[in-house]
Amino acid sequence: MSATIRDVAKFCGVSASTVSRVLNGYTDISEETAARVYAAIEKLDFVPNNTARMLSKKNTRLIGLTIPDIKDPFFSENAAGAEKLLQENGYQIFYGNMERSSEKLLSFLQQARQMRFDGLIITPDEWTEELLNTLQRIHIPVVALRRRPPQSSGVPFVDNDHYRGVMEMMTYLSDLGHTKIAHIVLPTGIGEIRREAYRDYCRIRGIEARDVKIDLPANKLDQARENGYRAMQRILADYPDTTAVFAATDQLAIGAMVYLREAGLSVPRDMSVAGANDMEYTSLPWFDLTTLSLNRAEMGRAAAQMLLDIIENRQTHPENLLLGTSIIVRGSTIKK
Amino acid sequence: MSATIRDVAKFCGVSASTVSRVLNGYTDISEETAARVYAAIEKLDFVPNNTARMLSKKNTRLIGLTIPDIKDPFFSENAAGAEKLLQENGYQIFYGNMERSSEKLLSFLQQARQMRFDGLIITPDEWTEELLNTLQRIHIPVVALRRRPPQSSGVPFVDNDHYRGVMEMMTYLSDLGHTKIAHIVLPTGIGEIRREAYRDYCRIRGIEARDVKIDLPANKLDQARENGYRAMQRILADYPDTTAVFAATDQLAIGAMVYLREAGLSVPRDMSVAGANDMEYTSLPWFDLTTLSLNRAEMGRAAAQMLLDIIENRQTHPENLLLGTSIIVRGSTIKK
DNA sequence: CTGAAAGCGCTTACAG
DNA sequence: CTGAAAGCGCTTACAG
Repeated sequence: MSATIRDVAKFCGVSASTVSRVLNGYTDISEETAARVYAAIEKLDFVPNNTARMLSKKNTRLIGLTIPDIKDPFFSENAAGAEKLLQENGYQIFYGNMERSSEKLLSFLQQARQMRFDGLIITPDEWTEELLNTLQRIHIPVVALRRRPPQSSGVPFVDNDHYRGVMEMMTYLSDLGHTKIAHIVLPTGIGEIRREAYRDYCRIRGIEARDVKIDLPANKLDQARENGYRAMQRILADYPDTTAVFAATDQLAIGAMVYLREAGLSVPRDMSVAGANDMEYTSLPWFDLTTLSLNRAEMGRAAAQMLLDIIENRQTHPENLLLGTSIIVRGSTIKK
Repeated sequence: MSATIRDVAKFCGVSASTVSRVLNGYTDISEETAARVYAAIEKLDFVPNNTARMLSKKNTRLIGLTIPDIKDPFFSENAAGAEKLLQENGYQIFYGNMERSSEKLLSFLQQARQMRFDGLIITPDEWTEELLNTLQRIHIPVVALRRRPPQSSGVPFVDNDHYRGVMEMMTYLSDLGHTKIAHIVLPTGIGEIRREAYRDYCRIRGIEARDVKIDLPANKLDQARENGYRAMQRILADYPDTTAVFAATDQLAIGAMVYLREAGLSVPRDMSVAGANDMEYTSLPWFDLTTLSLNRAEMGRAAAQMLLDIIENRQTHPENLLLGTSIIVRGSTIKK
């Protein structure tokens, strides 16, 4: 029902090959012919069928990008950064909403194979054997974003340098004069990296490590609130002389603040509080939260760049990338 | 490089047609043949090429869904609702991130045409002539979500019944004893509907309409905060005896609360405040905001259902749908 | 229950 | 500068 390349060809008395050539921007075409073809395209309202093109060319210019949880604005900003760079290079992003399910990821990879995506940016919560095998089998260039694959997998990644970021945050708190600094642990892989940095810092500086981990998910606000709340409660019980708390995410920090509020303690007067990830609303005056910021868009962009380098054969095995972080100082932390 | 249907056919000594039939779940196939084919598929690690399938079948089972702003969790929840229903019916969603740009929408529609999407769920901020024309031309079934197209366009939509929702919120505030209720206007199409309902309510009840509109965008928190802040300021200046404020979104309500806080006024003691949209963080104890809730996932689901009805020819011109809202009562509003 | 053939709408060597 | 032909990897009447 819709016009094809042959219709256009017939309409202006050239061959389909010629129409295809002007469509693809070949330069060795007489201006006159090109003009006739463009006119016909206009007249017939011809739009090339991309499914046909994808089949005959051997690429689709489609990149799959997984989003762990579409409702979480954190990942979305990440995605937006990747999308921008990819579109500038003529690729389309195909989003896969994982809803934090590993099955969904596997079926997304299957789909990627069926649709012959040119590349993949993935953010798996866990690197299972099954996942690694599937990745092998589908023969699609892949880059990991914000999740670190096992060394042996050969999958390159882009992540923040969480270790160094935590060191910087701890140094900042130390420099304010705090020596009794507690840490609320995020129960994920990234959380472990952060906890390790925290403990290393404490050891090096000879101060007591007081990290508390509550095994409740911390990705949704209400759960994170509960998690941070209970962690703060335990910190006050176990280490009553604590003067500063570094929570591994802003969400956890907010949960901690809820507890402090109920306990009648004031932030920052009675307790300095810092978080991480720079969630938008934590800049509101009620929180005014000091936080470790991760530059989300930049990460997405970097992952996309790395993937393009592989796809377009500029690199086969790019170096992993650890992006820097920065501390946003606000009012929730003050001198001891 | 990757196995094709012919490879599979050759491998087990049948024709490509037969392999295709078992792939597509035809039942008139001998069990023995089917078993051989499945075995071969396994052996050769064959995955059907979807671009080829899309070309020969006349559909793609791809649905385009636009997201006005990927960083806004509001829309994302909408999308998640639609995605669920669509996937259950064997369709894949192709997301388009519009970043609130009408050009991006136009180019997404162009892409939809090229990729031969089977259907489209769109959320345009404005219904321009150009948009309507493009929609006509691409010949793809379309449903509007949370935006109301002009009657004449023939595009069906799913939206909330904002008018009725506002009436209910105003009734709720009235029933608390408030008669001096101000309204902070959202500067968008939806905002106009809400303002109209507000004014109608005031007229019917014979109370003074005190709606304030600041022409600053209100979709991002920092802008909305500024908008609500200034609106609240003006309300106190122009109508100092106001006892309750209904802001057209939670973001605006938060902005208003920032001003009240600075002005030394306490919520809800000195001023009752209500919002709309039920943003996650407004349930925190610092805000504890009463709000008009919109049931986001349900809207997405309903739009997807409507689209499927059209695509699968159960309906050609479905009725527009106005979904109900509900009021979530929290601590920010009290008896006068 | 199965196969041969034509077709979906493009692209791309190959020739001229 | 342009055309005829083959091919991309499937699906689907048509026949038997």
